[in-house]
Amino acid sequence: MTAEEIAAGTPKGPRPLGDLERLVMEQLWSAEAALTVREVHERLAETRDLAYTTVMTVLDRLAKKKLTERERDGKAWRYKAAAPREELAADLMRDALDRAGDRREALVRFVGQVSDEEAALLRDALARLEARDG
Amino acid sequence: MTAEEIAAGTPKGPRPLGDLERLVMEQLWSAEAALTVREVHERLAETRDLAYTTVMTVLDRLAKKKLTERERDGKAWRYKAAAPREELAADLMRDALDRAGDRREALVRFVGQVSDEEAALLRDALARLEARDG
DNA sequence: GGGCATCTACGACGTTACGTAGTAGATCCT
DNA sequence: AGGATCTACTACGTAACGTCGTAGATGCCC
Repeated sequence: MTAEEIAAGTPKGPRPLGDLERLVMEQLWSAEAALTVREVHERLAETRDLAYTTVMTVLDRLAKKKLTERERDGKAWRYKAAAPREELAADLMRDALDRAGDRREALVRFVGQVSDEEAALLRDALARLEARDG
Repeated sequence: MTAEEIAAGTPKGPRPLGDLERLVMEQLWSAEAALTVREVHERLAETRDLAYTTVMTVLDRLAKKKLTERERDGKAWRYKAAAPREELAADLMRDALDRAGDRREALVRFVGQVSDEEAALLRDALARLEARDG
């Protein structure tokens, strides 16, 4: 735990993204390179009518939450996702597991909920892990 | 999807519990039988100084969110958890996985994050699933 | 059966997160 | 220099949550 987390009491895990935050992150995740506010705004304009500054605010908040990183490009900032979408998902899964009481029971219930295909993917992932880490 | 969910747009998955909500749920989960507001209040009083009505409000909100169920006992209500703690955790994990882009990638990252022991528990759970469902 | 204790229903207020946007001032390019 | 563009900051509405009070219903005891 960091000092801030201790001071704040119970360290809160990652929270799920808001709806707009998710839309913005999806643009960053699907982009090749880092995007400016304008570029994200343009891409979102296909489906949503948002003010330029709205997109800017969201990007800014995401940066404060360490979900995006930004670098200067002239007077503008370029934003990119700090982590792949799948990493975020894995973080949320881990966090949920950490809050479960009995991990064995939680994992049993989890695998009972996933589809056959997902179960197969899980087996693959575990097999790969074993091959790599021993 | 229910009609409400369709009307609301993107159906939101289960949200993580708030701090006090979690404390209250933990009392219910660790109790043998359904508890009254007073009983929950008394148990929480060991560590936190809360108004009786605060506990009541939280229990009530949890019931509205279908996280607890209640039955009459004289003029009072008795509350019990609607699902085991581990089921809640599994739901959150499922929800996180649903929001991941590439499930394979998300699961690979997830198993890469868990401890060796948790990975072993996962293998067990999958083996049991295979034995049961074919 | 009247009164006290207890319980619920409902409302209320502060805080924080998020969606949404405007204004003001800095910056860059022509 | 001046317009276009970008950022920083502020702001407002809504919803969730932590927190509690008041008012009225209900049950129990003497």
